[in-house]
Amino acid sequence: MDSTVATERALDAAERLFYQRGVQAVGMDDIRTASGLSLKRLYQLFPAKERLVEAYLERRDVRWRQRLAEYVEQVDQHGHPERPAAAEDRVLAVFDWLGQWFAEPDFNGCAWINSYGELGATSEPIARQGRLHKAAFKDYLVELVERAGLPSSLGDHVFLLAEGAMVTAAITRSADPAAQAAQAARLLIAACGKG
Amino acid sequence: MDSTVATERALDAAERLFYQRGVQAVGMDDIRTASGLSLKRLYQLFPAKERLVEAYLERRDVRWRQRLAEYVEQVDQHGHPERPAAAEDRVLAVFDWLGQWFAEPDFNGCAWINSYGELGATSEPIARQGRLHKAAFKDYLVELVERAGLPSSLGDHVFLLAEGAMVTAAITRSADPAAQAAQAARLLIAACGKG
DNA sequence: TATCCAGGAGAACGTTCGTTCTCTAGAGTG
DNA sequence: CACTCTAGAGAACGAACGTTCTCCTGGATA
Repeated sequence: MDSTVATERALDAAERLFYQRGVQAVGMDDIRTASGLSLKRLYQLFPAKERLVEAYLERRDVRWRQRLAEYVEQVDQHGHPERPAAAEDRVLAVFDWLGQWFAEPDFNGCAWINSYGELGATSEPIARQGRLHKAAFKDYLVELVERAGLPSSLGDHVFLLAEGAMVTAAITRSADPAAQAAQAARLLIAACGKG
Repeated sequence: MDSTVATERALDAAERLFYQRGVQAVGMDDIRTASGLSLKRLYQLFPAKERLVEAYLERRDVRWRQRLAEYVEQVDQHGHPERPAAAEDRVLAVFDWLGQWFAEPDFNGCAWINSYGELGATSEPIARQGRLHKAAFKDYLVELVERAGLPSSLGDHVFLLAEGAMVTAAITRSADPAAQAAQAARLLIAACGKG
């Protein structure tokens, strides 16, 4: 089997299991069973479990932010062509997307927040993945906000709302926080216009 | 040694170690060393590690919310007696308190969010502690908001900002999110007045 | 003083788990 | 066909850890 497809299968299994059960609750044997790869192959591709966790978070980061960006860009087309205020709608679309994500049956919170809570104090590489992902997500939000002609401090606020919504959706097992955060964001955007 | 003081020592050690390093990174042997209690005594008081974790979260919940409430109530005295709008200041005081907490040298994020990320998928009792704590914290915020004559939906928003600030302060190792969340809360409060 | 027993120190047990090793089969190559 | 190399299956190893057990000390009691 090709090395790249083996890597993909390993990461598929890792993502499914790590995200669902947590990193420490999943053994390399579980990864082997779920991926269909031998332990030998797994350790060829990832010399230690920690590397596999890192790679899982890294690939998920790319995909997660890509899916979000794709959804947000759809707003430009689907949206309201008669109204030119779509730049603000792009910011709000982030919360729509979060709400859909929270409602997925296998939603289990934010992978990076969870991993950070589990291993951030122990593993610097994993803590780093969390920092990188959150920084990238925040940069993206700030970009959306600034493109709408709104002050970049609003980017900080929207980011905090999104993070709070993720954590709360996970702990309460509800998608409501996305709508609540969206409402708060709407108020903050409106306040910018009036301020 | 009295049983109640032994319990307290066990919980002191548990809180220090679990909060700092994470639950799974701390063994019962570490708790024994840090507490000075024998394993026999520890298992008399807490028949399993999970019970100790539960008790740690439970005691921390009481103390955490008590300290917050005490700080918030100080605002009434210290605050601005000439201005009757102190009810809103109580809401904002929450973020001052969070900022001080974030700046503590041993701050390591929210104990319940961390524990939930680590064990929420595995241990229902621990997931429950997270839900209970967050519900109590949110109820408290809603109470503050309503006592200020503000709409209870603002309580949801303030809660999400606080949660987002906690997570972000932990991952970025910075106290800034508290001030950012406070600013957002101020804007939201002002928007209520103007709306 | 003899007896009893709670409690301490820490060894021991059984399991889990990350990682490595062994053995074997099969595919490619002269 | 012989030879070699890769890779799979899974046993094995060593460490960590939750939990229990053993042994012993020291104080309380009759």
